[in-house]
Amino acid sequence: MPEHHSTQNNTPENHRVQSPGWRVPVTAADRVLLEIQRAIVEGEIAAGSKISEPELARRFDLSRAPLREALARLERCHLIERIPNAGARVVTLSPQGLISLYQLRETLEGMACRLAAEMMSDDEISQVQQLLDQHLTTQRVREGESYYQEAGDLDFHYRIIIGSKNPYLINILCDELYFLVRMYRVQMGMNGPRVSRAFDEHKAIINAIANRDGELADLLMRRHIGASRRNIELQLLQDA
Amino acid sequence: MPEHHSTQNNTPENHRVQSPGWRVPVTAADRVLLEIQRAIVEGEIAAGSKISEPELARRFDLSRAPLREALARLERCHLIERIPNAGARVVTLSPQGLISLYQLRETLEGMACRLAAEMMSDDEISQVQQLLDQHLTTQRVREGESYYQEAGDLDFHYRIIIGSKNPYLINILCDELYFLVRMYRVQMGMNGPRVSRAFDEHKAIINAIANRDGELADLLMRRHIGASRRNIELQLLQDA
DNA sequence: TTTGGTGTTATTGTCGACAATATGTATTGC
DNA sequence: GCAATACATATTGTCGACAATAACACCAAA
Repeated sequence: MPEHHSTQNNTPENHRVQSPGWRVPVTAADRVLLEIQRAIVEGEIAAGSKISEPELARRFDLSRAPLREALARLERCHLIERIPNAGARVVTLSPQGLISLYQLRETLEGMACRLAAEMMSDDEISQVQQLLDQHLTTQRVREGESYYQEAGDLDFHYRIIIGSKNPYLINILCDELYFLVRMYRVQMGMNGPRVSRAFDEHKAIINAIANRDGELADLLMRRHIGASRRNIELQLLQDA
Repeated sequence: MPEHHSTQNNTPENHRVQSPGWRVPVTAADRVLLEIQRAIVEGEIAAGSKISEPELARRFDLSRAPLREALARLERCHLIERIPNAGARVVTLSPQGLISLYQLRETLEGMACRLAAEMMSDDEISQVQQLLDQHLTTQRVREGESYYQEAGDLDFHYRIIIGSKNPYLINILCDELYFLVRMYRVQMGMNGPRVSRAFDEHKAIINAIANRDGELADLLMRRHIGASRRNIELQLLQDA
């Protein structure tokens, strides 16, 4: 039996929902992992730059042993790439990489919807609906602050992924792809007019799940992510 | 841009096709990783048993540092589960785990077929067709030896996954799920009458790809894997 | 007998130093 | 002037020992 949810601790600094399985950082490697993850996602450590183990060890004031443990996990979630005996580099963002990543998300989160439609309890579903209404109000208050919008969006997706009850699927989406998706969104400066449309799409998806219509939920989620990809893709082409 | 194929070295002991990206083991951690992977997949290290770092370090005659590196990668491909400050255990095989794993395979390899139908060159496709005919003859000669059959099957799937050209998809299927699938098949003692049917199904799939019919290839692959899952599931229930 | 606490033991996490490998630079030959 | 080689430097991989934590056994009290 696979681990229920995960072994990696990706507790976002802004807590959000205390989701099952997100381990609280206990070891030194855990803590430095969180810090480096944040730094890479937010571009503080530039995309494509070389990772120096001695430098990071000094910067975070610990030995190279826990640091290498953290690097191994960073590689696992595709934030860095390692070459034996040659070191590690932060990944570089590219249109091709974005397309590949979102292709995968479309398929996997579509699958999550299909499974969630038959696995989520009525209670879990109504909690998500409640969450959406809640986000709608707070989002109106914080108009323009894209941060809360992003947190809300990821929260919604997260719930449905968990709702699929498939531990391997959950692991891939929440542990391995989560941070890379965030990195693209943050560094492409996601905001724009998609905010309100996303809420309607979320509503439609959870409604399909509430009606136990897995096929429809799958389709809607694919569209939703596809639209999100085109949105980022646009930004990426404008910058270049 | 993500690594073209992988960073993990999962060169099976019986070489097979020299696939792009499968790194030859260069470091000590690489070598011990391969040995432990084989030992776990073949049940030499029993499923569910506890992993002792000092014991394994003695057994393979190296320090705990490269061993821990190997353990981190074993966790990545779901062969072991680690708990902080408490150690690691080999995964236990269960019907529920098998279903979750194959659900994911159906979706992902279906996606691979859809992408392969538009990404693979005519040359790559004909190579796979050639490979199938080749497997058919060698399989007749080695009737009953399920090992070559398994290698041939995995080879076929491998080619199509690579053909999708999506590095994240390739990484998940070939690096993270590959060994766990093998573990289920080996420890459930896969043989049975599915051998010949699998070849026909493989033929149909590659034909659909050759016709650039991604939808059909997707459907056929899902069926193919679904049948394979039911086959293993049967064995698993018989044993229990 | 069972339960709670305590001490012991073993395992994991972390550290600093050494060895092996790759990167960059200077030098030599053409 | 350019290419290839050899050297110097820095970085990664590995080692053995120590510190921190958890598992286990033992003992005491109810």
